[in-house]
Amino acid sequence: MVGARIERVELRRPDLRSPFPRRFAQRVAGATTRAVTRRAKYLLAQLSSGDSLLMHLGMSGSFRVVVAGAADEAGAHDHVVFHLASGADVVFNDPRRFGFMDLVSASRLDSHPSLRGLGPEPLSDAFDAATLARACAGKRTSIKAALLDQRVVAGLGNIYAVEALHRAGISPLRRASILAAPGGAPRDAAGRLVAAIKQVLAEAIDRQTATRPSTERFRVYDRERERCRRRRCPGVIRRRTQAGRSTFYCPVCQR
DNA sequence: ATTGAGACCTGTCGGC
DNA sequence: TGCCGACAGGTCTCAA
Repeated sequence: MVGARIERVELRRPDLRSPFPRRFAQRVAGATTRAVTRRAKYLLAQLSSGDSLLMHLGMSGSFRVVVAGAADEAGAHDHVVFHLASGADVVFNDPRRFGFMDLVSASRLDSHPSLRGLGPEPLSDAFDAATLARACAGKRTSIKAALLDQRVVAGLGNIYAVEALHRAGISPLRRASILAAPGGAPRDAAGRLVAAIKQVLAEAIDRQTATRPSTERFRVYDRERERCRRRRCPGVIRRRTQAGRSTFYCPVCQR
């Protein structure tokens, strides 16, 4: 989309997770996309009009690019179509409609409700052990719940939170505040957790470009009652609910 | 203020 | 074979 002019926007329904903003299609039409970036799980398309298109894929959202007028253009759950001047159509599809789009003027981006208060990007240098420890200080909730809190670190979802905790050898049931306790066990938990988060995310991103079978993707997620994949660990993966989401962990090697 | 539970939505899956 | 309920995810809203 970068450099492309958006000639027309087709809204095939009035809302996703929430209604589209007023005159959404009209405000986007005619603009050229200057850049496409990301913040947390949000996509941002900077438009020549001065507005930014703020988008979230929710659970099931996806974009695909098709030749204008192609036979498969209007499928089920195709909710938004960006018709580009180049002759390509960019189609947003989202069966569960947990996705979201908004239009925000550049000056108000930082204060937008969805972006304001977001924690550091996990893959940036700004996300380090000290930062994580500080964010967890005094929290009485579990480490797992803290990792899902986008104010602590932006962009971790349930699966990668669970995977990162396993790699770091930290039980998801522990209180978040132990990460802040200098002498608190386990030793340097914050440092190990930060490293594990970066590793898990980097590998996940790599895997998308390296097309390979989706087997053995996860070490704990969705593996209840299966053997722990850590070397020589005799543990069996358990499942329980935390903050309304499924947590998977090894009771032997995660402490 | 912090925390947790419930709602939203629909494709998929297990059980009957 | 077909139906039905449970479940998954991310984020927001509401209540404790």
